Amino acid sequence: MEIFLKTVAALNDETRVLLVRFLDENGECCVCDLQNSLDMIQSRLSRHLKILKDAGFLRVERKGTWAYYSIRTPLDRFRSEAIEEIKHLDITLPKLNKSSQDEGCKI
Amino acid sequence: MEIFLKTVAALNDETRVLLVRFLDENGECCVCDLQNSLDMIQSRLSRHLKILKDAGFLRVERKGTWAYYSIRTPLDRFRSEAIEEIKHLDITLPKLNKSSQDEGCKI
DNA sequence: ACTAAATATCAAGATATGTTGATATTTAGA
DNA sequence: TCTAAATATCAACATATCTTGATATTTAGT
Repeated sequence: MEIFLKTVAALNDETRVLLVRFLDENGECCVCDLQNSLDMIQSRLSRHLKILKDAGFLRVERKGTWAYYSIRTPLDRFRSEAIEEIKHLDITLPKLNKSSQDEGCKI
Repeated sequence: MEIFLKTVAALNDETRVLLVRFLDENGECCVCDLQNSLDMIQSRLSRHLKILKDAGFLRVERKGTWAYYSIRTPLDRFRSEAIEEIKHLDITLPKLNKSSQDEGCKI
């Protein structure tokens, strides 16, 4: 029950659904990429990314000072279905604004 | 997005997950059956049943003064998967205590 | 129309969750 | 080991959700 509720709670927030959708469409991003692209402050992103990670939806890979987040794979059935559902939501996503690799973070 | 969040929010509560599981295992129940079986007060049950109904998980049928709730069918894919997931949760369910039909509600 | 039973809704308080700005931690490089 | 950049965590406030007891609504029967 606990795990199920944690999984569901992670999906129960518009910001997090947007993050999942954005990462699914754009592949792994570091936090400052997400800051640049989604216009959210860093502490907010960090919080929501942690919740999604702890609920089993995301993985993190440290590369130097950067933390790259991406959709975890493989996912179990229910989480896969949830992502599939999110994929089909009618959301207008901002474009990926990737600055981390080439120029360094601008925030 | 709104509908998805409403669907997910409905699942994001232990009481409601228990209700879904209970109704799935026992079939349609009226509110006082649920009161008798689950030891919850009526206003609490009524609230959660409404949330589950509005989120598309339950249907209601009035029979006289009784309101019989049951899992709605057919369900769309995501809701079906959610119910399937709930079916497999390790929950100890109280037994159904059906008093509405034969003896009238005892609450 | 009146009453009683079942259910629904409301109001108030308690608890949880989200947002933000400030501070702490981590890592790479000088 | 000192600094700077990226990320994580914390504290305070605002908002949302849950619980309960009280009240309102609905329905059947008299």
